[in-house]
Amino acid sequence: MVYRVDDDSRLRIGELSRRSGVSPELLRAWERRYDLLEPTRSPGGLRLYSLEDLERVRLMSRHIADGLAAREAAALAARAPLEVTREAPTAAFDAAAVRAELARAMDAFDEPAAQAAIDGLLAATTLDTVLSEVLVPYLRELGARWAAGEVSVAQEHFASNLLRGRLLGLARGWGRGGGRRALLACPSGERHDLGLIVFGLALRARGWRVDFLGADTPTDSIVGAVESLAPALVVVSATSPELLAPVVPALRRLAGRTQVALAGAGARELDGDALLTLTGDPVMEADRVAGR
Amino acid sequence: MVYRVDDDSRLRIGELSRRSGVSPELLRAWERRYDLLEPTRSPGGLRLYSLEDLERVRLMSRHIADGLAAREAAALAARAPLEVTREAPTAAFDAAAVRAELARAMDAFDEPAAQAAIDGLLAATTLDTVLSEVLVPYLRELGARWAAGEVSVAQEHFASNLLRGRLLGLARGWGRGGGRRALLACPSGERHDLGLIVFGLALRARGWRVDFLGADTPTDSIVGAVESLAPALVVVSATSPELLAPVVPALRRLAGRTQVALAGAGARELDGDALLTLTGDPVMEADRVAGR
Amino acid sequence: MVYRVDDDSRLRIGELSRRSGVSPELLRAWERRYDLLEPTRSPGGLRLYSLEDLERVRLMSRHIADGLAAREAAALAARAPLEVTREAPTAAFDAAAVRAELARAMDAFDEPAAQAAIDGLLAATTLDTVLSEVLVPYLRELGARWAAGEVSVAQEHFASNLLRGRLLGLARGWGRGGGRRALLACPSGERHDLGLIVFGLALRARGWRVDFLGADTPTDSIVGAVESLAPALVVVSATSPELLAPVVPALRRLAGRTQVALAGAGARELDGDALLTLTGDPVMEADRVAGR
DNA sequence: ATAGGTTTTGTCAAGCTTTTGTACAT
DNA sequence: ATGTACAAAAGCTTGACAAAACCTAT
Repeated sequence: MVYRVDDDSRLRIGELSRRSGVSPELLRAWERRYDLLEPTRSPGGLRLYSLEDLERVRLMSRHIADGLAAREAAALAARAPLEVTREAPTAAFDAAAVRAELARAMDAFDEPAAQAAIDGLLAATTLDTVLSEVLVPYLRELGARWAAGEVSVAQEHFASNLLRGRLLGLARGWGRGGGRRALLACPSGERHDLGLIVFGLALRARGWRVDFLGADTPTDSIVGAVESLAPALVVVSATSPELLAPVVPALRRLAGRTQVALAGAGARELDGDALLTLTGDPVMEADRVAGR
Repeated sequence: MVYRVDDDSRLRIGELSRRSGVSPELLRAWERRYDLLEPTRSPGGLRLYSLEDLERVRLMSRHIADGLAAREAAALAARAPLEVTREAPTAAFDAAAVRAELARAMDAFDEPAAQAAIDGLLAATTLDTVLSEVLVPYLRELGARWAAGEVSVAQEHFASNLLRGRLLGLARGWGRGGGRRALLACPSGERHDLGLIVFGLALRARGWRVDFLGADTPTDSIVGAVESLAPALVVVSATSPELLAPVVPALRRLAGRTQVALAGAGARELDGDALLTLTGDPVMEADRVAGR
Repeated sequence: MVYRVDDDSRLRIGELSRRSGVSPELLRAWERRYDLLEPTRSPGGLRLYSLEDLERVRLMSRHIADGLAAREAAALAARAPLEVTREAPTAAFDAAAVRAELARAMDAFDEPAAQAAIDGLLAATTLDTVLSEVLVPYLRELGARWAAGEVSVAQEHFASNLLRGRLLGLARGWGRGGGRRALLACPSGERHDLGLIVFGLALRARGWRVDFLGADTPTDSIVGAVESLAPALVVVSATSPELLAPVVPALRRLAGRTQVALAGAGARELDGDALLTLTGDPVMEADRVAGR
């Protein structure tokens, strides 16, 4: 993960040399001959370099490695626009930082950066953590910012679609295998299926088999699928009670044969005598359900 | 090798020669005789070429290779409209192409490129496909090239470790859930565990739960683990029959309590009355085993 | 967990020295030369420091450890905004407790629990801390328990493979970047590569670029890789001197061209005139090496 | 292709200054 | 506690040098 850096640090030539792998003598020679750097000076006359200078030196070294002569490499490096970045020292795993980077990339429609952030996440930690510590909070935040008008519809769409693609990528094959079977769907009119996908992934990680009908599924289709697939669990998710209410009677009738749950923000107010209600963090809810 | 193109790099004649494969003397002769290039000069008089010049030289070489006389080739190359080539955008998903790119990156110790290739793969297709269409063939090929001396041990190690990291990353969480349990190990002396990991991943994708002991596990330990974990399936994998043979008696004794399989190239000749033999593509074998 | 700091506590210079690890003389020198701190005075003239001062000193020390000169470190530390309420550095996680939980999970072949423990760790603290406070001690302990027969080979294998997967996951991208290049390998016959991976991660966090050949690499291959990659540092690690000895002559020949180090328990007894010896905690050793 | 001269570039040395941790005297 | 001293480490400038890479002309 790459963070922007407060370019306050002033390095002396030895440190610049250590970080860049270029000897102090050579650094001075490059300055003298090509004006590659213009370090400020300490009161006593020692050179003080910025982190940008470090990047410049690295760039020059790379050009030399590419076969350019020193002078040409310097000319190129001197006028290149540099973005000072640094590997996070806390590279461990800082959920807030990653979330921020994800938000930045998404807002800027920077798809590669967003994908890279997710790639890095998946490499560094478990799927559960990615989902519950980063993606779910990010989605929540995105919703809030959208409601507050801080995010355009285009940005929201961009982010949703990118994440949907990624999550469905992770989901590939979740309908396979011998575990208990869960059927997931959003009712007619509901198009927010990301939370449901996250829930499905968490369930999958717990050994379940997932059948996903996705957004905007008519009641009849849900019932039909239950009949033909005979899942151990049916989850219907929506963001508002109005969308959920029309489905409830039919679900109640199913509840004899199989476990049925309502999920999402819309499930909050609907009581479930026979129906389970899952309104918390999708991963935690998956844990709860899987543990039964 | 991919070179940066963004720029007005000025190449000296040596570098132009390296990149074009045309000797410096000849380059100068072409300039003198046909005015093929008009390099700028450094303050000291050295020729400085642009990337466009490089393209021009390449074009001329191609024309010569096509049988044209030098003068005609030069005339053609001199007035041809040139586009400075950039890196080709990556194609959607061409298993062979990705495999080739993976091989290139690995051979060059280019970790980021190899990781990116795998990232792209995972985003583009299913894990099963990644494993059986790309990684397994790549590993097979790597082994063959290693045997033929085309790949150094260092390259083979580099590639193995990188892949092991990726595969174990994908494996995170495979020990969780309520599915049937498989215990995977290589016998003493066997250090090739990548095929076994691939098999485990395929099994996991089919809902199984995996306990992985990895390379070089003594017979006693396998038996002990079987006793404490009571798996539904035990798989022992090795590349040669000699390594597998000493374990067979103990495995036969286990075969009453649980399904036991021999896997890998070493399993070929050992028939198993009581023991299953898995010698094919790990993913297909996982399919077979999971289907029982 | 956030604690409010009662900024009433007044530390005398001795106590500040103990808590910060900086000698009283040096603290006074920093005050005089860089105005780093402005302690209040007791009636008798003794300096009285606040907890904020302590943080400032620690920050300065960290900058110095990062390679900055004292004056620049002081400038940075002096104007850094220090939060009055700050994260409790130690209360957030209890290294010993996590280590115990990790050991429990590993012994029980409980993969999800072990993964969760590591996830928690990574979220709670820096990679350096995770490595040096938990994983390295855990590995040491595991080795000791294995030697004492308290842990089966199966358990040891299970734990190693799980950790290897996590560490290599964190290692993703360590071959990228413009930093100085380090080549890491174990000699023929050596299969313990975890310590070396930890070292590589620590080096990476310090801006280096890592090429990893891993366990069981023949001498020729190491030499060949050095020639083609031209690293600034070569590290060869083994658990016993017998495994390391055969490689030493070849390494000595490399030592003219590049820095060469022996690492691991096996390096202890081998003297290195031309060779560096790294036998301590991998993270500390990385610190040392990176600082050269 | 070779010969003979020039440019470029990394490295080194000598002699002097600045910086900084530690020590000592008051 | 203060103030001064000191020595090691790290830098500075100037100048020089030699290997590598290029040049022109034959």
